[in-house]
Amino acid sequence: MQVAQIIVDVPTRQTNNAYSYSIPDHLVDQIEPGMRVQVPFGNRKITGFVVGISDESSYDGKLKPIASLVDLSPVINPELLDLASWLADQTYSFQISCLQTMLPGGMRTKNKKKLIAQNSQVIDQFPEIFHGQQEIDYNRQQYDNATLSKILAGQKNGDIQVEYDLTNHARPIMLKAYQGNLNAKQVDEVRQTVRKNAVGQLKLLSLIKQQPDTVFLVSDLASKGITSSTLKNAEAKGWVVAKLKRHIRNPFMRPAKKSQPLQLNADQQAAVSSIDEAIAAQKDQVFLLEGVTGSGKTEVYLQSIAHALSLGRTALMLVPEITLTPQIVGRIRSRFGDQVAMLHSAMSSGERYDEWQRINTGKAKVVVGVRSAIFAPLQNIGLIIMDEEHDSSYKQADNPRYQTRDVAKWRAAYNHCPVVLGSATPSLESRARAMKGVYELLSLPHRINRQALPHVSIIDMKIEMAKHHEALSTQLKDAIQVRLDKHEQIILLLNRRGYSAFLMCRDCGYVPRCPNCDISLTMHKDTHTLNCHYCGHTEPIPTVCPQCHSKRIGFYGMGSQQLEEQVKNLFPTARVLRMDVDTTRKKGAHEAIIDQFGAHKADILLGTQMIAKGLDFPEVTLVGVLNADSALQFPDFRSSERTFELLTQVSGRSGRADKSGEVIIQTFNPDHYAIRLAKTQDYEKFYATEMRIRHDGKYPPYYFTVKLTGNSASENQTVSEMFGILNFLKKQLSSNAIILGPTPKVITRINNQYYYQIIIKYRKEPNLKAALDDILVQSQKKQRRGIQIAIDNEPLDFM
DNA sequence: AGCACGCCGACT
DNA sequence: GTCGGCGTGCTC
Repeated sequence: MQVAQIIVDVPTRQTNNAYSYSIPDHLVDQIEPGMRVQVPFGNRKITGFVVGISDESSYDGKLKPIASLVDLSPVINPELLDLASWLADQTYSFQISCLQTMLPGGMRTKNKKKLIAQNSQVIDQFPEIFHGQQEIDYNRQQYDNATLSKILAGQKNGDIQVEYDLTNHARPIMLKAYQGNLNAKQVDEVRQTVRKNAVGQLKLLSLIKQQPDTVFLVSDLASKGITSSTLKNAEAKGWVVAKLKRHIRNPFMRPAKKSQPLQLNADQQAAVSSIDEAIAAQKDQVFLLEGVTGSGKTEVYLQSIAHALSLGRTALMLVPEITLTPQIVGRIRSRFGDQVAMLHSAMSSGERYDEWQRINTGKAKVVVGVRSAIFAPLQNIGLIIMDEEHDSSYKQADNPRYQTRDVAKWRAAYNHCPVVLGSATPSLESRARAMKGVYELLSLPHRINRQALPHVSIIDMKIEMAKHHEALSTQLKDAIQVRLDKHEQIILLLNRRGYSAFLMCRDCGYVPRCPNCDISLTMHKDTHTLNCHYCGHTEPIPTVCPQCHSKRIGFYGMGSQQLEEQVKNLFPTARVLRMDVDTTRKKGAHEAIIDQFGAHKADILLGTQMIAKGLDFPEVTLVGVLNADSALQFPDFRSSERTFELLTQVSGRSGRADKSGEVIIQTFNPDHYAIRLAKTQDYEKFYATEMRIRHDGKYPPYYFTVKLTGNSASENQTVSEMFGILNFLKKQLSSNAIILGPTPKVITRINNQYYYQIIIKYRKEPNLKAALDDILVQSQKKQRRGIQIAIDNEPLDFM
């Protein structure tokens, strides 16, 4: 008897292992690992992933049979199946969550499936399946086993395609089309009957004579001057037959112009050669490509990808969430054309689904995408690139809490291919590994056009604030005016953290706080409410202070909305664009703003982090950073690194073309090393300084870290539970391990749940893994009493 | 996640 | 005496 090992879709600790099911006779040899199936579990039917097939089961009890197939072919290939179980182990999460994250969002919704005939012969061949239709609902129950085999066979040889009926808009787009129904001789006969001035009809006839097998889209025909009425007529006369043609969405928005490889400078050439060598040698070497902004990293990527493709292999390129702009995608696509698939969260689930299909079927050879694209079902990968490798969007914030870099290395080892980590400001972890020789360091120290880096000046806001209480310093205001006069562009950056505006009573100091969370409410002018960013609580803006009844209650702090108003007041003639979470929420809005600014339809672009990265605006000659140090206030060991990265990156935004640039950084900590060294763009010195601090503080990369967070509705219970964990850990770990906490999180209460955390810092703790697994198993039992435990391996912050 | 099993309070 | 509260544990 054949037995399938199945991971069931029940995300709990106790069900986090494969269950055995017997394979019913009619499914023997049809079930493969990586397919999803419906299985009886307890007294209901749920979905599961087949992860293995064997002749025997280790389970003593009686096996239930698999009920039905969800997929007719695997949706998780063998590599990703292996990866999922490694990932679950690595991130202390459930196998099912890992498998699920590997599928494009739209496919996770299950149940309804459709069969689509790929050509008319198939429709005729299987009337019992298609009933003359091109597309029919697939419902397992309505077929006997013989029919099912036919479907499976058709699916294997490409006659039949399976589509998931996705609840959102992720369904295939079918466009109306026509195909000729006459042979050449018939066309010639028919042509005699048509009036000489029936241009449309004649055109149609010659088309179907020349390309009898082509299915013409109505829209294409229309552009050739063949109207829908002509087509209707032709259909009635039997010249053509109506068809539906699958339309693959094009998420690229604009067509790509073909481009050629650029001439490389010596440094780029050296980098490309090293990478090419590793690709050819099938070596899973990790390279750290370190290059200042404008040093031509992208061209190195492109030529390395080209090399992988020339060897018949595929390539995966990852970019941070915010950097995946049409600019960069356009550049890649112009080089590699339709071989490129893109995976981005701003795409609709339909677009992502289509792209995923193109990858899974091997049509796309190059994948460009954000974090989750690391799970793209590419085969025979020859190169993995992670651009801006230090970027924090590469770490997933919720389960499975993976670090993309680690997954990339895993896949590289599996595929025997190199990984290229690129950055102007590498993460300390990566740079330290490069120094130790674990990674190979490739450097691009020069800007392509040999252009000097912009002039950076630092404004001490303590002095400014003594003079006046405005967000813009005198120097920055003057500099803006100069650029406006010269008709040049300006970028103003507001550090995301701490940019929100809050309400405060000027008499008694009262600040409205969220009733469910431990933070002050932020004001939203558009809706005229006070909102909590954590739990979504909303309340009206009070006009008198609820505490002392004073009318002197007003706003403090600076949000991007407020900044926009101020800037508009100061420079009434300037055209200002704002880019932040509010203005980019709508699909395509992000691009629209970039396009507008790129076309110089605005003078000032202001916004948060998202304008700092990856954008190339040649006309920008001034970048102002309004609150460079707001990240420094945070009690986090990475805040200096974050600040340095951000400032270095925005500085690179200025003066990339022939005009020289200027950067003005406003700060309350002008002497902080992260700010001082960003001024001179001195990564080396920053690295040395920061490494010393990390060393002394026993932080990464000198120590490994794990963050354990516990939360429950009762503060007492959370604390006592966390102390229990602390004691357990103390017993399990060596005396070299440093265990911090339990401490309340910076925001202790969110949605009436109390959060406490324990940080473990260690160098070598062979027992740690088992201890943490044990804590999770234990916590599962305690969860019923309302406490939840989350483990974050190598967290990005300790907050 | 569901659902059954099982051991203690207020009801026909 | 019983109905049902939800704490606990299992699901191939």
